[in-house]
Amino acid sequence: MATKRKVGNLLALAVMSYLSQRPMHPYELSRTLREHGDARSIKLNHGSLYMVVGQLAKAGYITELETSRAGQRPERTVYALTDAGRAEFRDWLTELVAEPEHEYPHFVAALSLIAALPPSEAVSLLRHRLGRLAAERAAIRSLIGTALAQGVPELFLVEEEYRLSLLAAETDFVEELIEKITDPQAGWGAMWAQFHGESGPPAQVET
Amino acid sequence: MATKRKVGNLLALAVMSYLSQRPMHPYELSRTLREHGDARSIKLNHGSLYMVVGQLAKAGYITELETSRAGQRPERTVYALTDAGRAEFRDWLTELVAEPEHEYPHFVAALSLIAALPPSEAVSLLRHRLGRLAAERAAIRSLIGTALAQGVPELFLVEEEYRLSLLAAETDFVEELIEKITDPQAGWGAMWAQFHGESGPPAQVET
DNA sequence: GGGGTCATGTAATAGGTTACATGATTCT
DNA sequence: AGAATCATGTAACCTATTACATGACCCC
Repeated sequence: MATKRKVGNLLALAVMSYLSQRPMHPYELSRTLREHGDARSIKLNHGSLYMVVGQLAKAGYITELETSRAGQRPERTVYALTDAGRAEFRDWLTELVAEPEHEYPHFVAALSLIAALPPSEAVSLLRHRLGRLAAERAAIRSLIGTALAQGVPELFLVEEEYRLSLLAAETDFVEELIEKITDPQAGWGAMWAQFHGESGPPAQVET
Repeated sequence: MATKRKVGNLLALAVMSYLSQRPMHPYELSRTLREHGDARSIKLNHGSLYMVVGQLAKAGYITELETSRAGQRPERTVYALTDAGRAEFRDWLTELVAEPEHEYPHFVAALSLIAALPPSEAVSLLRHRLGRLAAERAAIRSLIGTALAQGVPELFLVEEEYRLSLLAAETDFVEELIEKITDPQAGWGAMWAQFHGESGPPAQVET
């Protein structure tokens, strides 16, 4: 399990990645992550970043390089990646690419409990979801399009393309699920509706 | 954002779902969640369950029904869902089904940083991943098969079918990604390898 | 009858998020 | 000049995970 790592937050991976190119101070990391769009892939919030930097320093993966001050701004502590950090970075990234992990997406949880809703309502919620999925896909396509137009190599957009693939698959799945529920012949509506005392949703099913 | 909920942990949703059928005490919830297989969809660990139950009680979504003791075992506190809890449950589940949320799967993070690995290594890791994905798909198919054989209605397996869909999409995506990297004509190998001082011109990035 | 594992829960610790603070720069 | 935003970080508060406790039952 990934919990064996001294620092488990994925933000730490991004930090090490950036520091492997040049030393930076935390705020610069934060800004760069946001600008570079990595914050879409790795949850970033201001407080966590300082926490993670502290953890990395304590673990010996990064080291305080210098503490400069420009004008009267607060001190900026610049950090650099150590050799141990470089090793940890490679090892971790390697594992993340090679080994799928069991995760808990929200929609999986929702599906596991969806039988608690009356089937007709479930169907209308799923239809609503289809609309949202389409919007999200359009947004990502446009994001990719403008990035490509600005000359960003596709290599740096693979994570967005991956998201697109997942969204497409989810869309198909939801459409099929709606079918399965509402099919007048073999649909689950009848059996399902009985849990909830709904009258007859599909063709005609009661008692 | 879902963080506006008084209790944000998805485990709480499962707890409310079970309590909507009959009152239970925490340990019974824990056991039922594991047996029923919901622990594959919603992260469960012992300590968190008691925490969540406490939070739900404080929020007024569940209430302490009785405190019985059988034999000399520790006291078991039985909880029941309140009306507020029933409302919260429906509202939350409704939202989860209807509205996709932005999430941060590990593989997205990995992809966003994959350019930090030399391309030949990335390819071999991705191939390794393909094997793991196949194994996971087989495991889920078998899980579904035995459940169906035992008479579980497909309705209660949709979350596993959803996982299967996602894994299939991911498999396709990874295969295409390998293609894009290794294609001798238009592949990314050349440009990518330059970041890393890898020698391989595009024509032979093969492992 | 001693060693596991089930049943049941509490407490200690670590992790993460939100809120707070404060000088500098820029906008109107 | 006052308002907003940037830049930079600390501290307080919640949440979540791990570790600890302890009596009962079950196996051999």
